[in-house]
Amino acid sequence: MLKIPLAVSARLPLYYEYIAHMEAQGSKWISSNMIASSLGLTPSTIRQDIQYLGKIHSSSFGYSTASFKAILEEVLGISSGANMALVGLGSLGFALLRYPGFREKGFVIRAIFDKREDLIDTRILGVPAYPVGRMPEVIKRERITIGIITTPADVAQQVADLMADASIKGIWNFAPINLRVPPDITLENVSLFPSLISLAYRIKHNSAS
Amino acid sequence: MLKIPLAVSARLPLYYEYIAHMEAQGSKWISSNMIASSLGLTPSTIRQDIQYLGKIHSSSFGYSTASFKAILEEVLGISSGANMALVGLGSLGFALLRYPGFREKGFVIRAIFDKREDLIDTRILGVPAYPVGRMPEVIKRERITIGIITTPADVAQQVADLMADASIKGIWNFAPINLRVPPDITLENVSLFPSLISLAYRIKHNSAS
DNA sequence: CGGAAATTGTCATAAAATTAACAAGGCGAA
DNA sequence: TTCGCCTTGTTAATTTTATGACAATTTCCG
Repeated sequence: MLKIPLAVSARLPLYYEYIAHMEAQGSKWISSNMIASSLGLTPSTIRQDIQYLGKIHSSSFGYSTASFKAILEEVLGISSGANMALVGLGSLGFALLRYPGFREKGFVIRAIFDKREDLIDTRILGVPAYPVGRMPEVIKRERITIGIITTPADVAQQVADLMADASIKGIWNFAPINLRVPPDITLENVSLFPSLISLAYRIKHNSAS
Repeated sequence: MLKIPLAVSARLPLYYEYIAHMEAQGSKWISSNMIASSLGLTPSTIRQDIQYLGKIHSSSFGYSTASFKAILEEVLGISSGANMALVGLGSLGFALLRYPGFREKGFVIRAIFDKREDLIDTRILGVPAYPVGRMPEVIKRERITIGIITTPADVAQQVADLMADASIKGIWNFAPINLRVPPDITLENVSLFPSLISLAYRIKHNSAS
């Protein structure tokens, strides 16, 4: 099978979310037109992207919802889920901890790391908290592959270094800083401020369009 | 001045964040090489992008940090800031409310809307809370241009419709759903689950690269 | 001064991504 | 059946984006 281009792989998770939503509403069939109009793309783009996936059962109604969803779960690695560790239990970290959607899909936060002494050896929403120093040991024992960074920016790089030492596979970074990680670690940044700025910019230029 | 391509405008906020960070560390000059290596791009791309901005003061050290930052603030609309309204005070909404970075840059949350009765007419972190029904009135009075949606997915569309009625300019949507908004309203989605899925996918295929 | 090193600005090329176009096929109604 | 409508799958063309290359410029240092 051909290598999936970057732009395509960025859209696949959006398709998955849309399809999961439509399936929950009872839709048996989904057409490229439906996806396109919902996501603001062209039907052609969706059909083009689908060529990189395996064969999806289709009819004159469109694609089979179940088949499409199953293939995306397979390709995207959703079916296997992942164990995760959360570092930095501020309000954002707590919000992620409370978010039920991740656990439902098999992405489970198994450990919390924070520098606050009073949290150590307690459980927050059922998840045990550890001092940062125990990261390598716990990550190995709990088979954690994804580290979530919700610390302030000034310690995020140190946390990332610790995670690298603990042979984590991927880092989901919410700190507003460009982390430097070794090439065998995959980095995904969630950049809130740039996202807001992008909105402001597009508002400013919308009248022109 | 030429119209800025979409791909370029998506990078400008990242440049801004990087430059603001470097300025805080005292850097007077920033080269395209520095930005490129920090963001994982090529220097050529950065220089190409800069051609769409006004003239930036430069030397053989690179670009003047202050000049570069000022131009980006101008182009991106950061200098003017914005009044914002938060709808849905769950843990994510609370996290955004506590985040200090927005207010520092002039992006200020002026109102909270929530359906919980006990919040109405109180202030949370200094921000007044209103019932959802008062949205049009308050948005107009407070000159609010950006609405932040941190409600559950099943009411997000209704909230977006209310915002549209109140003539809001842009919506910053954190609910995991594809909102339908009129063309004069700019929509920016923050998709946490797709972001996590994208990370999982790239981890899965990293060994191949 | 003079030359090495690093930079920008710009153009030309290459690569990637998007869109358009259309044949082929399924479904349902008349 | 037969027609109209909607669909996918696929190829080709177009558009957009990224990269490479290099002259011109600035700075520093001996």
